[in-house]
Amino acid sequence: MTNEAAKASRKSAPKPAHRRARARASTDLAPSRSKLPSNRAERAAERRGAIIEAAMDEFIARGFAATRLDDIAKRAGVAKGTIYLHFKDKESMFEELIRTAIVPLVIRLSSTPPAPGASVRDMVEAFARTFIAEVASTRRGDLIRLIVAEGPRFPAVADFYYREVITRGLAGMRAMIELGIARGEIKQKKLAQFPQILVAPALIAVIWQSLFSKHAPLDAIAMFRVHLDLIFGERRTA
Amino acid sequence: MTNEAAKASRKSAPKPAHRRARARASTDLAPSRSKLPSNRAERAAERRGAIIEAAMDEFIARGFAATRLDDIAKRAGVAKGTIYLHFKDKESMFEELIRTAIVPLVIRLSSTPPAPGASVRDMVEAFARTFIAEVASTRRGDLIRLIVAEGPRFPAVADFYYREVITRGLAGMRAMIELGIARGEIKQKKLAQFPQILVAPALIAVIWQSLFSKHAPLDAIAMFRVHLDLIFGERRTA
Amino acid sequence: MTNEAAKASRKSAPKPAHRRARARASTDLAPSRSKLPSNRAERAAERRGAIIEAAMDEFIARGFAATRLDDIAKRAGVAKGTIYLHFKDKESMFEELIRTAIVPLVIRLSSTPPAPGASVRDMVEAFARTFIAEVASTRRGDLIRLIVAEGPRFPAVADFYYREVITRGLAGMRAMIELGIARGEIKQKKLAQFPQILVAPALIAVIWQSLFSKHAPLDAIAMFRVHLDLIFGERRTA
Amino acid sequence: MTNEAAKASRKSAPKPAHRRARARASTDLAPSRSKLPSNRAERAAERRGAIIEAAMDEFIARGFAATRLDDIAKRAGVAKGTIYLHFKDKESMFEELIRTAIVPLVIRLSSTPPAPGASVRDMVEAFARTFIAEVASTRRGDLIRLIVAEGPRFPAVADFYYREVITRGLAGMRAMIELGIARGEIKQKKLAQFPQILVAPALIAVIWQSLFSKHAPLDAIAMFRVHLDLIFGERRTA
DNA sequence: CATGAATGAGGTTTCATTCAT
DNA sequence: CATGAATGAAACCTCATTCAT
Repeated sequence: MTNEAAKASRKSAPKPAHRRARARASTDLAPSRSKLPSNRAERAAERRGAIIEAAMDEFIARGFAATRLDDIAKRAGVAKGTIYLHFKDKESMFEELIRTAIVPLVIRLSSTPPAPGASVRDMVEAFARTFIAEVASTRRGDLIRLIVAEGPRFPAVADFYYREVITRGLAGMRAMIELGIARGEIKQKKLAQFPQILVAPALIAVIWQSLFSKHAPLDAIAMFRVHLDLIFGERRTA
Repeated sequence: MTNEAAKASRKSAPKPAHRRARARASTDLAPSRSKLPSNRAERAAERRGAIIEAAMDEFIARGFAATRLDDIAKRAGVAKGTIYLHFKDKESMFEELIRTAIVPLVIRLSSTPPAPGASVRDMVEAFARTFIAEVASTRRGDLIRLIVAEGPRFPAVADFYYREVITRGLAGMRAMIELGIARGEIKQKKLAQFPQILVAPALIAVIWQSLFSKHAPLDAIAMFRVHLDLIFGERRTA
Repeated sequence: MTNEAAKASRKSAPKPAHRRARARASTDLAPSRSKLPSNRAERAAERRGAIIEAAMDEFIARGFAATRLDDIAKRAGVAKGTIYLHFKDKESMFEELIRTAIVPLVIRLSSTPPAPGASVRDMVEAFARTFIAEVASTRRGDLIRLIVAEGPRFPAVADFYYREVITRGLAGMRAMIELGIARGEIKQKKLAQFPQILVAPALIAVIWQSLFSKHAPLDAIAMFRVHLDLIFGERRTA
Repeated sequence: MTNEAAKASRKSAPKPAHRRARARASTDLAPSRSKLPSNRAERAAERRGAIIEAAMDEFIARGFAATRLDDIAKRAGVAKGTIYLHFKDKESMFEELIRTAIVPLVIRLSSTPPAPGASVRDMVEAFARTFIAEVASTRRGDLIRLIVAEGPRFPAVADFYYREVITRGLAGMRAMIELGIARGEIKQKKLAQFPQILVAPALIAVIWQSLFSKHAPLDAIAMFRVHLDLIFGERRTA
């Protein structure tokens, strides 16, 4: 008997997209003639997007090695050969994919509005809220688990992730911590040496979500607040 | 073209064992007859052990799907068919394997000597030291990453891990925290609701080790101490 | 050591077909577009046919279990994987195959021209002649032996054969016998209860052909005539 | 999906015999010492018998290629290696087996008591009764089907069967027919040229039993009587 | 550009046969 | 003699990749 669960989910997986909504109606004024090439490029980009979307789902669901290009193609609503018009092979598709997906994630997270008169704690908490809402409980969280899972086998992915996410993220956290220390909100000065501690519960939440949410739910935000209490001192009024 | 990295490491992988005989000095007086079954069983157990050992290495290095039974066999120094004398198929080998490996890990960690007159902080720190030394910086850490990676595809594994490690571990942590609160060492009473926070940096260390140790080393113990300072208050004398 | 005989014949087996193209003169006026699907479908049907043909030969020569898909592929002039584009697996290939092959056999036999003023004996004899010429001494006879051989292991095949061949055939024979009785050509009224008796020598001939033709030839038609003499009475003029 | 029926029956197949009843209590007067070697030979013969018995069952149930020595060993209650003490390999086991099983079958059938004042018809009918009772409705019938199935792949088996069964059987039938002709019981003189006709319905019965008994039962004896009526003329009193 | 039929290397699993115990 | 663990050659089947249409 083979993995029943895997088998079961394999069947239910491909939900072909079949050319999703030719979308926004090209508002440019160019004559209809010139629209053709435009449409071409547009369509190509759309297809590429559909492939990436589909591939993400499949890779998250099965991991790199167990994912079949056939399923990606079906789910994306394209032919198998079409994938090779956009990507060199399965491996570089995976790597490009991660890059493509990470960037908006980083943008999304690093663009938390600074909030003028806020305390550092509020800023960190706002950030955590965003992270938990937008990452931990969505497919983006699985993406992080995917990177943890496949990273060692894809140095390029690990490198990229380290460069784009880890260093930036830790730098941002460190800045926050130092600001907190400067403002007197944070007592523990050594925390600046290990900004990882600040985000540790967030990672825990991501992993818990993927693996154990069906065994026991985890209120990630409540957990994070307790964590912040440790760092900033208990809140006077809760 | 397949995974270049995988290909490269694949070659260096199989280090045949061929640790035959061991022929123990058989000084006992038992009749020669009784030696046969003993040796048989012993050899069988040895082989099974070698297979498990080899499989663990391969699965950690490549993940479930990308691991070849051929390589496991080579590394264990047995023929491919021999694997099937000990395990039903690749999948159940993987699951049994995780079980087999988790148990001693749990035992190792849960048997930290209670240390009579120690403070809770000392106890937690001792535990963390053990964990970091025995898990985070060894192959056992990769095992945890493997479970995180494959868990969603192997519900049996996730279930087992949740039951044997997570619930037990969290219960233990919660007990510690409550003791700390009772003794006045820990101020934050809500921490008992989220024992995950206590171990979060340890998990961070495990993952960092697997993915980013070559990008930047992480002094897990120092990090953990800072974390403990947050929980127990900064140490008077460091 | 494996079956020597099988080994010997195994080598001579694969006679690749490579009957590509056929390139039909395409004199039609249809737009070039419509040719594509037509050619595609045609080619696919051709390939499927070649596989079935090859598989039939191999299965007849070695039986189900001992037949290798590799040999079928070689003989059909296709790659191993191509077989799986047409059939789910070896087993369903076998079953489909039997179905595919039985139908024309039934059609061939059931389409014996009624012959207006003929006696029942003449009709039966004509039928027997057809059967012996078109089945007993051709590969179709081996097909029947194959069904006898594998039937118990493939209930679906036995069911199909019973439904499509046995019941129809016996019904036809019974109708003949009853006509013979009505016309006074056949005396033995109980024969209608066992139409099997009518065809028994034909089956004997099929089996003899497969197994003992090299030990001693069997004049199936002469045998059948003697059998008919038993049923209809000896012929006045021979 | 693989052959469900085959899978199902595979599990239920091996019913270990485990040294069936050391049987008859060696009535010889020799001292207990000499019994040992005697027992040895006896035991060896017993084991060989058990293996043959088990092998027959398995080969009949699955055919040569699909039968596993493992199952034969289990069913016979011996170790796999033991089979190789009695037979060179799977193939020669199969051939020896057929020989071993055919001989008693021939003896059983050729030893029908001559019945002093009986008519030829009575003799033939008695023979048919025996055949149908002892062969067609027992495992021996399946043995014949097995020979039909595997014969082309085992020339040695086909040769042996032709020599030991077919020629003898046909010779016997021919003698009967000639006696019937001489006594005026049989009109059709040409029947002596094709004694196969005499036994054809018996073979039909054997095959029907194996393949279609579950679709529709066949009263082999009644059928045979109708067949005899064709040959000897309808019976005056039924 | 897009397709999807075709390929064939490679992976898992089975099983006849051997041989140390 | 008997055992059954071990072997490793095949067998079935999958799936990344190519390429004619």
